[in-house]
Amino acid sequence: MVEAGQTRKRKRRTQSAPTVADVARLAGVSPMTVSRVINRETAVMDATRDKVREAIRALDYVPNSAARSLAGGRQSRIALLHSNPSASYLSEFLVGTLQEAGASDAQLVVEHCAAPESAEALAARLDAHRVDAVLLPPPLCDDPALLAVLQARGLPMVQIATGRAVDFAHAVTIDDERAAYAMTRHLIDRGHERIAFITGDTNQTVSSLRLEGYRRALREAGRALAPDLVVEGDFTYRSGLAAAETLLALALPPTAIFASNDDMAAAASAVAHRHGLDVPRQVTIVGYDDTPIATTVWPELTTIRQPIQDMARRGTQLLIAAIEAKRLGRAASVHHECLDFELVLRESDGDRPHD
Amino acid sequence: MVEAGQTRKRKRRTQSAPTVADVARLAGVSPMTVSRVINRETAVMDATRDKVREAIRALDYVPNSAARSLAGGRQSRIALLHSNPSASYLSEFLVGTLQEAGASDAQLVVEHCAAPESAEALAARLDAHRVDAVLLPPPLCDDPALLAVLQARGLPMVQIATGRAVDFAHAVTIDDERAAYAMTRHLIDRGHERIAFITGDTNQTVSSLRLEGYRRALREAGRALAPDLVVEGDFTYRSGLAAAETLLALALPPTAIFASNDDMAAAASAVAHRHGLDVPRQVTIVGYDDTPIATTVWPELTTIRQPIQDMARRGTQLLIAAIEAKRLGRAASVHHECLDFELVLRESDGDRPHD
DNA sequence: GTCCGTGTAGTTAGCGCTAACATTGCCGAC
DNA sequence: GTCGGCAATGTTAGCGCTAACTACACGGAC
Repeated sequence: MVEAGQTRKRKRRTQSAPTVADVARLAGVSPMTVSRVINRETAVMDATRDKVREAIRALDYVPNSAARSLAGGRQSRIALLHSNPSASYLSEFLVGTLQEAGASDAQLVVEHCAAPESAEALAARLDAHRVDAVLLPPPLCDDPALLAVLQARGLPMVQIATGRAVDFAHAVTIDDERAAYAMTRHLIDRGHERIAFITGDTNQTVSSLRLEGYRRALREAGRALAPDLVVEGDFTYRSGLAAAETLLALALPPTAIFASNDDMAAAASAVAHRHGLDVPRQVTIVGYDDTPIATTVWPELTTIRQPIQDMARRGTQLLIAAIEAKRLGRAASVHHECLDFELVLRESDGDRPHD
Repeated sequence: MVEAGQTRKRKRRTQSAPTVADVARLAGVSPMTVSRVINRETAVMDATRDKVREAIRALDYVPNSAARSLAGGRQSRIALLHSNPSASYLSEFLVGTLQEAGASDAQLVVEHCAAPESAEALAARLDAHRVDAVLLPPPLCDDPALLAVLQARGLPMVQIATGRAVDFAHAVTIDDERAAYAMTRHLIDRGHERIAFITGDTNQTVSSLRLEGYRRALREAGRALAPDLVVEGDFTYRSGLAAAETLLALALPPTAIFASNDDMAAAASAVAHRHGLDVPRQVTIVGYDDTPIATTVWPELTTIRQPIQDMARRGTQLLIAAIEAKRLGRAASVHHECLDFELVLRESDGDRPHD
């Protein structure tokens, strides 16, 4: 049997999706030009660029990301460190991060940080994974030991939703003080006189910002700050239960309760019902964060929505840019960004009841 | 000018992490042998393997995943399709999937399925992303149109926690009937006579399985099935509120309420409190799923834990295997696996109250 | 001994892309 | 003109790894 002559060996390449070479052939240019078009480089004539774009569309070409990161010498691995048990926060966060990471074909590694672990041990785990940068959602974003260790390793990092942005890390936040101010202002505008506040865990930096926003709104409205209307909570449902009991047992109970998160607001709502009070007809209850529990309980909670996905996306972008800058030896300038919150009006707030 | 001979050009390679070549040099073998050790191939002598392992450890070598998937011609992209608004489910799921995908350097794309979108439109989106296989958490895993379209495209897929596994898809489930049976059995063992059941959304396949488990337990215990003790819900908090009101308004109210998910159990708990009933002293309330709300509300709910992360991990494994099999032209056998659930005892269940 | 089979290793040639350099053509400056 | 400079494109050589082949040693069958 004689060989067919042609296809003597041609190794591998059985599957075949279109490659740059295919596109180049169809467009009548070199593969390099195709690459330039894909990477939006400038030195390509408009006519050429259009031809290539056309060919890409015709072949339904999608670049091979493995080849890109191999050839380009850039493959970034971003770690998402979390200790936060709030699953809803995490999933929003993950979705945002994955979108952005997918677009820049960066790899994401999710690492859970148990409390007792030393920051050094954690950093060692990151090294083992060859991590290039780190995403820090709350409350980890405020852990000084962790921040220090990461800084010492020269890893770019971004604090998400921190109340205390450090100067060596990127940060993407919302303005918690202003958000709490806006919510309190909203309650004032609905006619409420006695507005109570349930604080968050005093160890988290955002807690004091939220309290401060509440205070400023009252101050600016010329209201007295009744100390008995500010009760300490720690972000748990249970603490919300206790705080609401305290508030509703007052001789002159509040007509509105602003809880520093939705879990505590949900608890307050449960306590109000237990006291035979209708929400919002007899007492207004509002929360913060817009976690799933806000729409689970009835009545659904009026609350502050943080753009978690957007924050995650933006944080990831910053990290990818930082990795690139570092690779090029450029000094990375640190960005602190503040995104907009949203006041979400649902069913749990109403006008001040007529006495 | 004569060339210096040696370092004439040597392009690129500035960064340098250790490569197979470095390991090979140190171990005194060829790069191919190193590759064999990494990929656990058999044709390597133990002595050689140990040398290579030693060198890997010494250099702290980590294979370059981009190069691996490029050279190996295998790069899998797995889509996670979700319509489920339950963020907590999603985040557990994502963490499990990411772990497994990271280990096999598969890429994960998360696609949200809005309800009105046609299955075809969705499949087109998958094509655009060059997706190789699809993960289907509930309730999408039971969408016949979607399943059909994916099957037509020949995409491997896995139904997670479905109540109705189809024969052309992999499936990873828990035994909902048996779990509901176990929970009901537990309530019987605590002495309860009048055990109520709040059903889930009747459109989801798991709902009837859970009801069936409840029924079987009562039957086997020789109890009558009181029809007034089974109330329809639809998995929402609000439906749980209504169902619990109905149940507690009965002339002979139940001493235990088994809700088909935690949201409804939390609602039932709120209603019980509103009725001045202590949980669990006067009425026992148990849920299902072990979502975060189970540990948020007080008292914390006794519930059934599904191993969501494990299911996601296993499902991902099955898909990666299926993609590999397909690539090799082997017919993929379909796997249906059933993982263990766990009965999580917390604070919301107690013995039958003494009349 | 020759032969073949088998188990262990090494060689070669890409996977699909892009960095770095090379080339071409065109324009204005001298 | 011719030369430098620039802008648009092409060429070459890998990125780090592994598929597919080759090479060789050993060992038993004939």
